[in-house]
Amino acid sequence: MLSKKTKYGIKALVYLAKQEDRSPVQISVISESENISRKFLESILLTLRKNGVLGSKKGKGGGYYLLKNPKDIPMTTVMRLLEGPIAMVPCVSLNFYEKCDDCPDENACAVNKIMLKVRDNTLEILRNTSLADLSS
Amino acid sequence: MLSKKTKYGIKALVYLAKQEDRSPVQISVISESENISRKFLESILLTLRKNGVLGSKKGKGGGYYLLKNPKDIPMTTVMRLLEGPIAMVPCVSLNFYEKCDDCPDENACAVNKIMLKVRDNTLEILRNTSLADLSS
DNA sequence: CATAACCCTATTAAATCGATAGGATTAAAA
DNA sequence: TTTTAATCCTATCGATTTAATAGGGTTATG
Repeated sequence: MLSKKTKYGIKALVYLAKQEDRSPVQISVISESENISRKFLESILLTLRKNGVLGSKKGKGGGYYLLKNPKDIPMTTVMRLLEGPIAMVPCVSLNFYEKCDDCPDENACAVNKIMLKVRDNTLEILRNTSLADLSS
Repeated sequence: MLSKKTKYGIKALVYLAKQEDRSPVQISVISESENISRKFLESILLTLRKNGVLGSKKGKGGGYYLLKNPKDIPMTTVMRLLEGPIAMVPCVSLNFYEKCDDCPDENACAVNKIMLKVRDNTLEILRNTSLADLSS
């Protein structure tokens, strides 16, 4: 299940991508438009900023804005930052790989087998979908 | 993230599918072979039995066994029983549909859009993968 | 210099997860 | 008929995660 953090993050990013210019948008403007708790959204935008997706401007007239062209922000990036691993099990994860302690042989593991297929496919979709694709 | 419940359930089902005959296999045999907590596995097999995937035999010489040919058990069935919805958001779920309270228009929602694509793809894979495919 | 905005940390309530406990019931075997 | 080996069932528990809230600190603009 997708966390609300990710869900809200995507909505906020799409909101920002839809702005013609890149002038800062206040948190409260986004939170009201998208029905998101203001404080919760604040923490989400903060992580997106700390990870190079958003820029921010402090003080009066401040807010958040995209640092790149929406078409250059693939959904893999967004998902990994907000949701974490794309794979459903760590043993098939590219960026968050971890061996299962219960499983003696990954290559013989049925869970690994099926989840690898699912991951490959999901990855392909997310990689080929940018923020721009979701904003049109 | 895939729950251990589902992970263990798949492993147990594959174990049963690999038996040549359909004679009952004890919980403890599976739990030891697959490194699964006995009691936890017990509850998992119970739900699989209650939902028509497994049969059981009580008393001495009892255990669990598959009710159908492994090739007739698609992974969609297994996933839905153990993990729940295949979709990452309820608003794109076929079997567990629910409207988002925050979202005024599903068709205009970016989260809906991307998650629908992911679901379609995942569904396709799980539908076309049977227990038999994982047991070979 | 007042104000409007982001920045940051800590806390909390609720839900979920993984596991465990402890017996009740049933059926085969002795 | 009694023992034994197995499933059946309900309840509980500790740990973790999630979503949200609180409360102030810091910074830049007008």
